[in-house]
Amino acid sequence: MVETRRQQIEGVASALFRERGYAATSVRDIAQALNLQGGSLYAHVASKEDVLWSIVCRAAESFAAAARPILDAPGLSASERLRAIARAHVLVVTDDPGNATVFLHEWRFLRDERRAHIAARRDEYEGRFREVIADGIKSGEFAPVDARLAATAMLSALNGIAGWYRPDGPLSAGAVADAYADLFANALTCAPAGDDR
Amino acid sequence: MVETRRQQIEGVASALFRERGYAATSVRDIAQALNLQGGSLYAHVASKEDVLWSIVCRAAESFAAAARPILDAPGLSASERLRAIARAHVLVVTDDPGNATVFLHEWRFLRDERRAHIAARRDEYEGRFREVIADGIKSGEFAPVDARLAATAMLSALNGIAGWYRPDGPLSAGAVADAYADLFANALTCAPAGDDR
DNA sequence: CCTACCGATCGGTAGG
DNA sequence: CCTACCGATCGGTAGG
Repeated sequence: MVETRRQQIEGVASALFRERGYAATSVRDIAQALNLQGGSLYAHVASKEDVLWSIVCRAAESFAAAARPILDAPGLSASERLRAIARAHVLVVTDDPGNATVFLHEWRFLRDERRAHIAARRDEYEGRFREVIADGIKSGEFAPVDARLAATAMLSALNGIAGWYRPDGPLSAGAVADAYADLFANALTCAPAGDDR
Repeated sequence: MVETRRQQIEGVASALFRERGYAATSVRDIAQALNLQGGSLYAHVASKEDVLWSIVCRAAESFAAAARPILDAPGLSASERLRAIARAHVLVVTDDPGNATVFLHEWRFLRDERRAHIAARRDEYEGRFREVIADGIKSGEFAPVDARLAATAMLSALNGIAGWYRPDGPLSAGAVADAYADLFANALTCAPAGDDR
């Protein structure tokens, strides 16, 4: 595997941004991790924000790419689609929790246009989850919950995985994915407990 | 309402830490918001970290205080307890989303001992959620899910509320609390869809 | 990719 | 609570 300097920079930056946060990580921290002088980084990147931008874009694309085939697949029931999309999301998170964390928490340090662009992509992505839930409600497969709220709750839980998942931990990525998919499929499939009929 | 300078400082610091993050907020930013000179802040606080510490401690105590009576109350079923504790958590978050966000995301900028102390309190708090779920499974009221995973998922979702809730938004705090309580009570009360028996 | 440097800003302090 | 300052560090650049 040939890794370019640029890729190495993004890799260590991703790890450092996750640990300390973007603002608390200096370009010299990144350089030092690669046995470079601080200024030498600028032979490979235009700015510190540029590195963040690359990391965030790659993560955003990973999530979108994982969801696409599931959303495009015909003939799936709402709960099948929900479980599949939840599973796919979890697997992207567990595949690279570092990048996922940076994507989820550090994107707000991007400047105006870039930040707005990512915010829009996130809204769009969350909208897909909402539509899957709304479709399930319309078809009677899901209980009549607030689809927007349910999608937000679900994504918050799924994203939280990035904060604690460790590849060398006791739980496999697949086990976590299944557990979360079950949890939310159940939450939506059953009638609300407070429902009076 | 008489607000001391110290309280004013913590208030604006909480808002700034939420917006920009702790590391990206300077003591001069805080001072400027109060029409003070940068150095003047140190007549009231020992350090920037001290301000963060106060904010985080207050938030931690709010969550603990809200959960205590529910955990101590006798004669509640597991689902009643779960719904009540979820509701209480949501109401603390919505009562002051700024403080909650700082507590949830900026505590890691505390130094060793203080950070460890908060981490321990968080683990303990999460443990209470886990016990409520575990009790419900033991009594047969809840489906036999992984209690630890379910508690983590639930808290991630509840904490996520701090990221988007606005007091002047369309949803009341109580409505959000009920919706989330329903969602998780349902998720746990129904048998897992993937269960084979 | 290094050396040497730029202006700006950082958290914090002394003395009043 | 202000003025004036401290040493340290920041992101980034020039020239090689």
